[in-house]
Amino acid sequence: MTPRGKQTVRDLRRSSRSTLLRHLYFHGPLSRQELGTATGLSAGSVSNVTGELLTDGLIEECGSVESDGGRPRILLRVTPGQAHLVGIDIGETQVRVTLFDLALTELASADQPLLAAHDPERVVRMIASGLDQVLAAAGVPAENVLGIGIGVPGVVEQGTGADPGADVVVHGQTFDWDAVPFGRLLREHTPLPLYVDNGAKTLGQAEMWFGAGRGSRHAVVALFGSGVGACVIADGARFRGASSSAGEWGHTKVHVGGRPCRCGSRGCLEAYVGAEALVERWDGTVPGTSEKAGLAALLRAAEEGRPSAVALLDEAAELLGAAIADLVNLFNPERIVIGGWAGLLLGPRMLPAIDEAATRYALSYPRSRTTITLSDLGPDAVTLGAATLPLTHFLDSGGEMPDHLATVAAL
Amino acid sequence: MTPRGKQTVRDLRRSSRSTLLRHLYFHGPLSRQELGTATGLSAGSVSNVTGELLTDGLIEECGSVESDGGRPRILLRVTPGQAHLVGIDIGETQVRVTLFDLALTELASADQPLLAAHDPERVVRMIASGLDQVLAAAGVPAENVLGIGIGVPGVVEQGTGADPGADVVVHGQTFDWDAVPFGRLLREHTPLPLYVDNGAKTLGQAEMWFGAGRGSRHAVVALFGSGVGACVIADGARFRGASSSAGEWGHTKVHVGGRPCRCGSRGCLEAYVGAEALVERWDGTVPGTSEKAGLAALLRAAEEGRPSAVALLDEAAELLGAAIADLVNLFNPERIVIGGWAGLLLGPRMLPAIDEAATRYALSYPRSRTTITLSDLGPDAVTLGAATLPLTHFLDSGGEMPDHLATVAAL
DNA sequence: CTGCTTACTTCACGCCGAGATTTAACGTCT
DNA sequence: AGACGTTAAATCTCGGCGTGAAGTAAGCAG
Repeated sequence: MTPRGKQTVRDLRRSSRSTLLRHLYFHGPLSRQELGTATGLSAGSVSNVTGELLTDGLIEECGSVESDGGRPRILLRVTPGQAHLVGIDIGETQVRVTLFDLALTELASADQPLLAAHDPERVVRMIASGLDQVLAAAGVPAENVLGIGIGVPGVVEQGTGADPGADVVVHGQTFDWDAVPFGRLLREHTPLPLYVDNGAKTLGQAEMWFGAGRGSRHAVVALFGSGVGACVIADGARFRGASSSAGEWGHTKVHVGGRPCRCGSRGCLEAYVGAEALVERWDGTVPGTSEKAGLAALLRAAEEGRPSAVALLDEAAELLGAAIADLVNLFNPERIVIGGWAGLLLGPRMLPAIDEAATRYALSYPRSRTTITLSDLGPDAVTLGAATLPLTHFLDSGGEMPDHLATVAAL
Repeated sequence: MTPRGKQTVRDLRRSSRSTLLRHLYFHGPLSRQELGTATGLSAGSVSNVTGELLTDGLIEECGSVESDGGRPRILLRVTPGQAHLVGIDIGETQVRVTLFDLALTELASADQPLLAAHDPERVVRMIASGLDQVLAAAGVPAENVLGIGIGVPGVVEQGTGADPGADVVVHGQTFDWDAVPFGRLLREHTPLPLYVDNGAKTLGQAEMWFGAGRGSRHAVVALFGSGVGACVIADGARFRGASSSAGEWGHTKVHVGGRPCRCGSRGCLEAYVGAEALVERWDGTVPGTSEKAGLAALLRAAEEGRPSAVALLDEAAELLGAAIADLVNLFNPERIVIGGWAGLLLGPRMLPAIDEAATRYALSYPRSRTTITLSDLGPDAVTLGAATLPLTHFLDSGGEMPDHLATVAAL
């Protein structure tokens, strides 16, 4: 029931390269010595493989440390400027393109406003021009880019062929995108490898790599914005399900048959605690108009003690706690991280109540093994998380440089 | 973020053995020729590895097929009697021990009634005596048993050491088992490898191997009995979460703050649609007394058109549909299988309503990629599913025979 | 009996990681 | 200053792996 593909002896080398590269990436500069004990590879193999990685230019020596009495250890690290990554956030109001080096240091960024029209062709052209801008600004040639990670709204249907990124199809309700062949449109503008996922999921990735999820192998990043979403991490990798749409937490039912939701159903979590819903219930604002200001006003009112605002937030905390309890029962994570812009805003006030409600609603065994924390990442994290998509591929493959010419030829 | 362990060249061989063994196991007798094309291994490697498996006695030749004009193909299959498996179901009312051969054909079975007392020591003694009975009845020596799979009620905390089965701790509310060192107790009676999991999960395994879940890589088996549980299969393997308790679906909230549940919380699915809850709501029966008869009576009443019974079942179908919609949204499976004794009883009547409600409550994209079906396995499937636990280990390891003496020495 | 087709086996090859051995690069002691 | 001890890294040998080519086995048709 768990078939593993056949492996040849070459895969062993790739696995070793990947292990060393990944270890160097995450655990800073290390000597060959330390790498050996940390990864379990013999000293000989470490020497051999690191030598290969050095001649490939993927890693470099950076100083040395004395080792009481003996030959000093030479430290190795991943060469930050050897390759670059692009992360793109297609948000509700803008398209943001950011260029990173391998260490995920931001090199250049380009924002373009996205007003009413969400025409796919237009978005793709904005991506292409943003790409040109950041590459020119940083003076990085396109061949040096490992790949482009993109966070889009809606459900992303992953491709399966030789160039999976180009087969991506996006179904986005908020943009009125119905089966948009997003990968194919993009492929007309760039030969670079494409990695597309839902924006909430890329934000979750950033949270796992650099935020509050760091260090856990099983976690759920709950994203609390206009709507509500989640990114489930199981055993260190994003849980996708059969067609990559797993983790649609916002439409979990908290009151079956209750409040109507924009998804067409009733009683969804999002219809009660999404920022859009909260603001509408607070002051009757029409959906879509300045939610952030409205939510801030709600929070101020609650902090001033206005009973209706306090009651609304208390109810939201209760429901969020119950819905988080469902996540705890179903996914049994080590950690739950609450993020998203609304989460950042309301989290400090609501966390104690959410935590307490989750304890009341969840089963005690899994609840006792989970901690609920707030995100500690800014909103720019979507591009960062998007950039981790090609980076993950790079590390998994043991530092394989994509052959852009072949990609172009494969069109 | 997805570290893979180091691999040596020996692991390659194990992987090849596992691939071939597994393919032979699931796809019946095959020639070396067909094995090669199916697994991707070269003809030379297939010959080499099958030769090894043949001398180990794990596989055997069984006839041949003409191949137009040329040398006939020799068919290979896993030797059914080469090793044996034990599956144990610790149910509410009895302990059932069944001995299987490698092909999971039932060889012998022993039932022992479990009345009021669920004392762990007593249960373990019943297992030991049942084990002796089935081995004696079938004339199989204990050294020939690959391992013992056990389905227990409650949350199972898996061990991590060299003998993980012996470190298993069980938290079972229905049996009043609080952190029972079940593995350690069992280890005092038998040196055989132990594999313990929740009974609902082993039932789910059986459903995936031989039931309605066959052939899908992502599925959720929803079990509908006195309580409600689920077994989540992700990418062909059971989804465990951080501490093996993932899939506790019964305590998902369908009405936050609603009906009190036996878990101490409120609004749980189980408090509305569990057989215990249904029967209680139907005729006020005290929990625990003859639920099966009560549920059958409820079904008869509904089929006779009694409005209160019809309304109760309709409401249950609506809630089940909504809760299944949550599963669809969160796990994005290819298939959802409804099983369990109450599911078998009520399923034929309720499935259309459940299916329709799930469509109303779930997001259309994942819903359109999921089918909801009824289980087609009998209640004896728990022991069968339990036996797949050691079998899975056997196939994964490439047909490694456990060294029982070493296990004994490790005490 | 010869030739043909197909299934399987054997073997040389390149590559792998482990582990032992050798070389390199320091500090220190005489 | 030079020999020595110590530790890090590089090199080398070895058994093992899967591949792919060459060789062998086993049937059938003429």
